[in-house]
Amino acid sequence: MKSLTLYDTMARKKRVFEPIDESRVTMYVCGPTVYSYAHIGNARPPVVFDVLRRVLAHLYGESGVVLAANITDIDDKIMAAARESGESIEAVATRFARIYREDLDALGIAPPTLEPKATDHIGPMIAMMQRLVDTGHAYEAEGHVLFSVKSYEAYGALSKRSLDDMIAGARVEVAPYKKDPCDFVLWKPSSEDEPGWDSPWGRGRPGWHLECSAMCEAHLGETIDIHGGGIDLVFPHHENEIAQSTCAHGGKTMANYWLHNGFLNMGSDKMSKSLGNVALIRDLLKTWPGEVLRCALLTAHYRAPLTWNADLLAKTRRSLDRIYGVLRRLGDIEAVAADVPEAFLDALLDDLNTPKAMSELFALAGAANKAETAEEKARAKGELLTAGALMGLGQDNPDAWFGLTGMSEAERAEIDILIEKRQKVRADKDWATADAVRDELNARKVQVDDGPEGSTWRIVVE
RNA sequence: GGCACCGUGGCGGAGUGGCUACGCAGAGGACUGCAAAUCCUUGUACCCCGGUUCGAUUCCGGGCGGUGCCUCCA
Repeated sequence: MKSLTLYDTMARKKRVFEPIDESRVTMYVCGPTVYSYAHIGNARPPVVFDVLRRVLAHLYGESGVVLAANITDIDDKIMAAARESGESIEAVATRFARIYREDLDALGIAPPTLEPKATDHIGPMIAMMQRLVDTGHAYEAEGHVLFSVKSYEAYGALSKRSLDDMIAGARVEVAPYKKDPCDFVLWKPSSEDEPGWDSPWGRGRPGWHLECSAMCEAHLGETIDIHGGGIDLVFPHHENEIAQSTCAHGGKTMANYWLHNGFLNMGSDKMSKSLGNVALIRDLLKTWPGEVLRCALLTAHYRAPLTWNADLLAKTRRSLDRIYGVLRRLGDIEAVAADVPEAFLDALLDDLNTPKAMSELFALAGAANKAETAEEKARAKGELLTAGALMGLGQDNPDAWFGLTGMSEAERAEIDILIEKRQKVRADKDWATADAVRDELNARKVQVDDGPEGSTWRIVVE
């Protein structure tokens, strides 16, 4: 079997991937806090790790890969959103979790194998905290439970920061009950009107970092193969997860490979609500097919920063037109099942080099265009579809892609009549009338493509 | 201030110590009544200055420019 190479943030280099158990490859990706609509930046990790999941499934089998992606459904931001809208916290979390799922569906991202919710795991969190307190890695202070950073020597290994650096660079006022400025909250007390759960340290709610450690342990075990997320999570979130899990598990490694995707920028500015340049997935889907968003997110290597703008989407759309154009042309050809083409697979196996893989995809498309015999076409189509499936591209119905299925029967009939009329006058070499009919079609955004075996048409999108 | 990352042709974006990335856009050609699609061809590309080397966009050092993180952020 070919080997997969992944860039491990902990080692700061590419490493050959070797799972602990080939029959059960485990991957945990930090999911969203569901308090609002997701923006396109939020979609990058799910898309990237969806591709990784497909690659792993190709190598180890569909049932050999377990992906857990959590939903954080208790958090101060959710509480604030609930207060604002007058809904219950549960209602806000449930609603936005559903919306999140719908958005990801549109981007061709299958639901994770497991989707644990924080509020369903309060027990495991308390158990983990108890272990940490018992072993001297955590302490109670004024209703809080805090992790003692000094108790874990390797703290900072992932982000390559020393405690001294962190203290020197601290910009935030330190809570007086902390023994050390870098200690972080595992559990915080809840007031009467705040949601809370009973614990040995009083009624309260969990800190963000603890959730992931506890859920990861509960579903995937003490040591997992791959832990992923956005690069912004390296510090403090993943650093803290490592500290909690490692100390709770007697020093066992939490994850063998740490993967982080680069950030998405909006032009020259960071995407943020205060700048008003947030591109919500929901809004983008009104203009663009989900596959355009997905493909656009994969145009750059996952670790590289990606600048998001309308131009990128338009270009991506044109690129995909090329793939779907081939598939449409081969519409009547039955695809022959094919192995994933080697060059394409090699690109993905090299730390998910999706831009390289896409260039191979275009090479396959070119080959399919040039295929002459029925056998060649059938094989080319098979290869293109098989390769595309690994990235989640080109799997849609080509007619649907070109807008043919999105209109009413009546509209289609009208267009067919015009096409027929034009065919007739073209046969009579009445070019003036033929062009007039074409103008009429163009006005309806219909592009006519004349071929040796008659004309086809498609909807053009600007 | 600390840590990390990046600087490739009009745009996006891979990659490599010497050989076409690729896509979009542009130019020329084939095909076509004309378009479109497709195919073929095409463009002084690798931030600057040193160094290593037979040879550097690719390695090393310095500079300039840009970005991210530094405890709510994918």
